[in-house]
Amino acid sequence: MSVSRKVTIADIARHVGMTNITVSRALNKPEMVRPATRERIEQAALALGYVPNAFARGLKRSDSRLIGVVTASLDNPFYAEMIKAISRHAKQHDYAIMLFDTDGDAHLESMAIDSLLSYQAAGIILSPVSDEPDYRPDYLTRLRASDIAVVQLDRTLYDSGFSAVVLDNLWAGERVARYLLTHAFTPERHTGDDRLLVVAGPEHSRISQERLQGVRDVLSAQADHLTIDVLWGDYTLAPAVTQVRDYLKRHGVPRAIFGLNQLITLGSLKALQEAGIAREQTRVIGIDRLPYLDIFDITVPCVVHDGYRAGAQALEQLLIQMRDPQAEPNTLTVRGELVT
Amino acid sequence: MSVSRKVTIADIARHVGMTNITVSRALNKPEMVRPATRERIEQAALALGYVPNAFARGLKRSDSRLIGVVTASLDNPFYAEMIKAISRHAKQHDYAIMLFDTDGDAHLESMAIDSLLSYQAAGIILSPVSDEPDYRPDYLTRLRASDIAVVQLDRTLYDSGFSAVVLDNLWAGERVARYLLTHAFTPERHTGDDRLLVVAGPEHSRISQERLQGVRDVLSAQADHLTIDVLWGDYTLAPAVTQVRDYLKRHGVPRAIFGLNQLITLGSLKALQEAGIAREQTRVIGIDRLPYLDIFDITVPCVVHDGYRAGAQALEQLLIQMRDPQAEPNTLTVRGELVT
DNA sequence: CTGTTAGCGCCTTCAT
DNA sequence: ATGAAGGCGCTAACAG
Repeated sequence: MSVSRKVTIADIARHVGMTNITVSRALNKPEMVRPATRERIEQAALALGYVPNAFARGLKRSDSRLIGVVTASLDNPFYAEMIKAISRHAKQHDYAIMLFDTDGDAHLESMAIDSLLSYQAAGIILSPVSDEPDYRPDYLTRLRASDIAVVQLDRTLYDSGFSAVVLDNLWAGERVARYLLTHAFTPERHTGDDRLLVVAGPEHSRISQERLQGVRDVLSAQADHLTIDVLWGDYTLAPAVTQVRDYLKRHGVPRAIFGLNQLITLGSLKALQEAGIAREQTRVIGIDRLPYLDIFDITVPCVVHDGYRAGAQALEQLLIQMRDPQAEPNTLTVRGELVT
Repeated sequence: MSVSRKVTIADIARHVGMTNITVSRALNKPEMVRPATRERIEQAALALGYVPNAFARGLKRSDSRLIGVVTASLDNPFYAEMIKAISRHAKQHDYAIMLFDTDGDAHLESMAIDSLLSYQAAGIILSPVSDEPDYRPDYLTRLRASDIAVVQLDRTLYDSGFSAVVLDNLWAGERVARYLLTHAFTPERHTGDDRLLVVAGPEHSRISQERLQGVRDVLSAQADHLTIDVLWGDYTLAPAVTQVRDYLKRHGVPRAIFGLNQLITLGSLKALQEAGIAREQTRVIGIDRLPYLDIFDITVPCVVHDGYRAGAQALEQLLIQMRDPQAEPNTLTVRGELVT
């Protein structure tokens, strides 16, 4: 019936007339204990409602079964997908997940890292609040000094030296640009005012810069009859709406709009809708899938990345680092595909 | 510069020529230590790169700063929203979140609970894999015997006795039915074959039963010229698609289709689209928001529940239970609203 | 305000 | 195959 008082291995030991250590062994290294006694001990453990104390174990042993996940936004479906993958694979290796949603707040991120250090996490999968080069969080020193394995996911810290799983942002930009060349900026449609509007994240965000660079690389050859306007913002919906709304008012409808992530693309579409501009009037293309639109016979071409795969790879890299702390840091790149 | 060896309060104590306990106090109860010494200790802690050991503290103290969240599906946006709320509010009270995505697997759920018991979680927010009355997980006894506070969220266990935050499912069903009476099953449209198709979750799911009951309660008065067909499934997309597809083939297009959650509704719409049935031919209505459709001028009426609020309330209930384990279990109901 | 003592629950020696 | 002793890092409880 088990009382509310905590049951320890000592209780079990008393119950079966053995000592603590035998109980401990029976529960953790069954092969070191005679089957008969093991049996009795297991019975007793069950009967008494024994629950091992993870703190006591963690204090004694060096290896923890905890993996930390630090992310800026649970509600971004792309991140949810990655976390799902991480969680599922971590479980398979008998790790529990400690999740921190930093809400884009650098201070919370720092506290999250400290918590994970406190909890002796075996590894951390980190997607920081910012990937701008001047973001140099103070926890980096502590993290490096510790023996915790770290893998960055999607967003990376400048010059951190940790492993990373990132997207092929340059390629994504290039791919979008090539699509636009054949579907929007074709020579025969040339009007003398061919503007591409790129709605981006923060100006110094590595990811935005790379995606934009990909676009520029491909379109630069057409620079004579094609200009690229860029709106800097963040990776959320609301600013994208207001910025694009404002742009449309000032400069009219561009030939094409490229949204650098899902929420930005949706925001751009929203601004177009509000302005009463039919989607045929301009070509909208984005990065990240806009889910379920096929059900309504709507297609917005986009470069889609496999978040599940990225998450799984991040965990895999983490396991490698955890197994061998000396292993060279590794950067994996996940390439997307254009879905039209 | 801090070495890789763990720094403990003893190291700090040696460094400043004090004893452990003074260091401990300086770091945890600053007011009990002379400002000057406190200052020196804090300096030393920083310099040495001290990181408190959560396990040692947890072992010694009885109170943990951990809250467990157990959910069946991270990728359901409604759950992501609730988890976001929980995470944000937990942080405010200085709790860390340990997240378990059970993937709908009862065994994983049981292991998740055991992990949380091991980690001495202060509380658990639980949304089990099933809310069918014959799901009686084995961990219930252990959970009750422990002193961990538990709040169920959305899905509840039959007769568990724990607090809960649930949706007003009966009301949602009623609301949908009333809408249909004025928009689909009006007397003037009566044709003699007025069928409502309800696409539900598992047959014995409490949530599905309640939502269906709400529909029946309102429509029973019209039973003479109105029949309700029910398709049982689970709460995911794929089965809904195949079931509705099959239904359409066998019985033709019903006057209205009611999807009992987001994915089911989307699945039903998908089946209609595949069958080439225009959305004007039947009235589709659902529970849970279909996000961003307004951007494309598509409206599917639905009863929307505030997941963020539900999550926040669940955490609030949990804090109450944690503060006073004797507090009466409480069931809060979150009512949605019809969005057309 | 600071120190001594002791112990949280478990597991790593080293015996037997 | 089992046991005895000790300690992981931290903090109550009681001194002083």
